Amino acid sequence: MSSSLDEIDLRILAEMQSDARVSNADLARLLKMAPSAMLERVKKLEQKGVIQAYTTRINAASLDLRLLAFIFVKSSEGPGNISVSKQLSKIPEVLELHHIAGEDCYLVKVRARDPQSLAQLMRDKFSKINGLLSTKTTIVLETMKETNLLPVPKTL
Amino acid sequence: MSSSLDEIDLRILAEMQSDARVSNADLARLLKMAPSAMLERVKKLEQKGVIQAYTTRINAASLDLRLLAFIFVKSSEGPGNISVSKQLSKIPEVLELHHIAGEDCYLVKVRARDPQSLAQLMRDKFSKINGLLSTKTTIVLETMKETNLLPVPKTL
DNA sequence: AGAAAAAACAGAATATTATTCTGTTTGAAT
DNA sequence: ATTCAAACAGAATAATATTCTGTTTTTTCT
Repeated sequence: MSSSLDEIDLRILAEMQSDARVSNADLARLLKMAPSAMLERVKKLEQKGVIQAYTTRINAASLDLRLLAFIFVKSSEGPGNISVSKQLSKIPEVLELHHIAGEDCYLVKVRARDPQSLAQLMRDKFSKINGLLSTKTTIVLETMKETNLLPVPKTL
Repeated sequence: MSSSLDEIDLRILAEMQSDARVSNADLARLLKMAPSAMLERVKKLEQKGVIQAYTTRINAASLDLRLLAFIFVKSSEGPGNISVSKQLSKIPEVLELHHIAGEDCYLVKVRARDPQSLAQLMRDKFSKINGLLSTKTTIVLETMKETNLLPVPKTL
């Protein structure tokens, strides 16, 4: 069960990654296949979990989320204990949560309206989490690049 | 020109954010509008730049990108000089590039196949960048949450 | 290698949708 | 109140999604 992707799959992924709303018919024309065959492939990519979701990227400023920050969180948890991370991941403003190497530490990506909102978020939510020892916040001044578009190779 | 979003817009955004491939007809039914009216709104949201892109989230492991890292990059650039960041942002493996407060420092999010690939990437690309002083790499052991879904309020 | 099984595909049919157009309603500003 | 513009609904048609059937290709197992 190599479940590996052939070149056609990779071209499909490359195309859909940058335009999730491309029509099945257009995709089929692009790769010179029948729409039915194309649909089969796409469905299979979804089933296999290669395609995880179709999402719309929204301008954060238009939702009044102008502050981006990365927060290093230290927890008192031993290995295997994931209570802190479970609670952190439930917070909607927490967009990313990574367990990082080095210390007993998480790296958290957060969006909020402004510095005040972030402070409030940390007072209201972060501080309430048991086992959370300390935080170190890094404010983003300017984002030069922000994408989730993975580099798709021609072959694997 | 407030260009502000009403409740219908927000519901559209909330829906499309988590399912970019929802049909215009379904959206119209959901919000009890005519498809033509729905289409007008969506087009307008695209024009205004509220909707920035429709993307497909792909399982990174299936593209053999199993390593995620955050790299703090120090540059010798004075304010206003953006040569280092311009070169960094061109690297496909660099998914995010933020100018952060504190030091003359960027925070870079990178995906690569494995530690070796990352080392190679840094040798081949990062080291070649003039004005790049030093890097401090943080390896992600495990990602608990990774989304670009913004919290959409009921009103603004 | 050769047969059997499975997967991938094409073509056609139909249900659904996207898109455009026209005219109406709504809302805001004068 | 009147005018203007934006938002909307309804209908028409062009395009698409989806399903089905049968064929080709690929894989698997002996």
